[in-house]
Amino acid sequence: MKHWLIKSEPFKYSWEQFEKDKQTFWDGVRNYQARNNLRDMSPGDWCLFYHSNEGKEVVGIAEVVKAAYQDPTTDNTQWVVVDVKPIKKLRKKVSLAEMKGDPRLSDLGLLKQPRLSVIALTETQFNIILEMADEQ
DNA sequence: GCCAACGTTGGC
DNA sequence: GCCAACGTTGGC
Repeated sequence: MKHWLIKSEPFKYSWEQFEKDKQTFWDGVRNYQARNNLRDMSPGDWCLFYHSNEGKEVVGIAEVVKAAYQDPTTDNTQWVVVDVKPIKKLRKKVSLAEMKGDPRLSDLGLLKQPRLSVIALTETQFNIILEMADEQ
């Protein structure tokens, strides 16, 4: 099983909306590297849900329910989406500052490539963030 | 609202 | 195929 971090701007698509929807397709990815990451996702993979811009914190955990398929919002066949559903809201949100401040997370893709919207995490990084969220 | 970082585009 | 120009993103 792989681990990911997916970013969304809260005013565009927030965790609250995600919980209301129960499930959504993750669209709007228009970056090749992020697209490749989407294609690497498999059902059962876990994703951290990160609010960029406003909040700048990890707010919840999502699970991939359907592997990448053609983005229904465009005719351009090069873009894909995945289906994800919320697993749970974190007991404690983990802010960008906290992650930056932890030396164990110095290799975090989020910190190295802040503009990438779909980022691969190692299991270790994933677990560290869960720990910071009071989930372990 | 500004600015730095980075990806993409297009001219050569 | 290189590189300058431009647009977008996201942290501050």
